[in-house]
Amino acid sequence: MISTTIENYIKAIFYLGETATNVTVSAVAERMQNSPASVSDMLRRLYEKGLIEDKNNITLTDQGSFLAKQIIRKHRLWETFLVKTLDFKWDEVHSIAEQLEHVQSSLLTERLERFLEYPETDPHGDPIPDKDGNFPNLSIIPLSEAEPGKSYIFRSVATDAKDFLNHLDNKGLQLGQRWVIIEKEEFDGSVKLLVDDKNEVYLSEKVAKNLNICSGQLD
Amino acid sequence: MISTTIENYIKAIFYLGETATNVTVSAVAERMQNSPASVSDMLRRLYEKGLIEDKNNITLTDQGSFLAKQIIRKHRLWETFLVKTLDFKWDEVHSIAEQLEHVQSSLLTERLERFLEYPETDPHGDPIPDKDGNFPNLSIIPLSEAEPGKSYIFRSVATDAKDFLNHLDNKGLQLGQRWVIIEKEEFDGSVKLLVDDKNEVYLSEKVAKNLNICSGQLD
DNA sequence: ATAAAATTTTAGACTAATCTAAATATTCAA
DNA sequence: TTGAATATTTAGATTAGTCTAAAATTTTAT
Ligand SMILES: [Mn+2]
Ligand SMILES: [Mn+2]
Ligand SMILES: [Mn+2]
Ligand SMILES: [Mn+2]
Repeated sequence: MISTTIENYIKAIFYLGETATNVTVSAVAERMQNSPASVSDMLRRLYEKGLIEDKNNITLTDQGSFLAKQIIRKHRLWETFLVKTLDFKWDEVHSIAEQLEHVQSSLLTERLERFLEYPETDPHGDPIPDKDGNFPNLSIIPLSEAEPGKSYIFRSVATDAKDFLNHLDNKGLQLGQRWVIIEKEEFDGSVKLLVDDKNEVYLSEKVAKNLNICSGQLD
Repeated sequence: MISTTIENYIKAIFYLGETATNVTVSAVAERMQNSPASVSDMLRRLYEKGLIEDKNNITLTDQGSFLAKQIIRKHRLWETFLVKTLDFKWDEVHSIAEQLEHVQSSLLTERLERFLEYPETDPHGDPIPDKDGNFPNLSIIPLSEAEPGKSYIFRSVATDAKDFLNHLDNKGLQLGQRWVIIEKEEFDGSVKLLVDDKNEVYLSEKVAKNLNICSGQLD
């Protein structure tokens, strides 16, 4: 009934809806790497299937939103499996999870979740929704909004693009580390950190915007 | 490049090639639950892609055969994972594995195989080929060819259809059991067994043809 | 307020995979 | 060996998903 293609569109619209104020045809086209013409055409089909509210206002219906969260749930559970159980590295799992997220069996998803002992986050620190679509609240902020002098825990990355994750690996940055903000440059947004009381690391604003931290203690 | 649809055709042709002398359009159509017209059309595409030798003689090329074995390998490894790791029952795994077998990542397949500790057979006793496509030799025969009075080990089932597996569950039959052939009726091919020196079980020829045994000792 | 720029939709075409109905080809049996 | 039955292929159509090019609409800037 719902194709893999449609699932990918719904997921794209969900992610865009989280950040952008209003989701546009061209933004979906950009994200899906398709032409705006194809997207326009697809939106008609999504509307006919009751997955988006309206053709002008690209917003997911409850049904569409639930579907998106199920796919994200599967994606993140599989990523966790790949890293925790099969010893993949965090930069290797995204494209495989893109395939596994479309496997349809709610029993499989629940058994996988149980096997992994109900993880709250995936290898990139992203929250894993439960089977009703509820996300755990992680109260994170982007590093770019951190206050100088304060101490934080590195919680998640905003994207799991391979080259970005490799860049973090090269800088020695890992989820769970304690980061003290040494200084923040106003004119370019760059940040200087002390990582685990040991190494100093400089980060550009571009990177800092994609790193999420929380002020709490380690788990 | 190679679609899920094509993978399913190649797998069907491989299985038919194992049993039937010559594979026919109508046999493929029957197995795929498609019309002969669709199959005829698809065979042209398979030939163009170098997956079958000829349009008249439906035989897989080396490339096609290797592809088939890779898909079967993945199917059986995933079935093993579902039963051994996620506690599924043997009659629940086939349809999920039908989806998982199309996930493309040879690294994933190898890591899964390693995690499962290089299993030789899947939950239905079917041999799992290695990454080069070589099957372990299990030297099995159908129960219908067993000799009365002799003792065998129940090694595998020839089909993993859910209703067939449920039938076996109801009779208390499980892989690895020792079966002594008490008698074999010539006129209808039915068989009477002593299972693990405890229970007597009667089986029709239809069932006996789909149960595979070997004469060796337990592993 | 209007023209230019950007965005979106429509029109028309293509591919993969399927179907039914009709035409062909092959096999089998009298 | 020849007509009937069976099997296969072709013809023509359909659906999902994509494209480019052109038309229409909306936004932005002068
Ligand atoms: Mn991912
Ligand atoms: Mn992730
Ligand atoms: Mn199976
Ligand atoms: Mn099996």
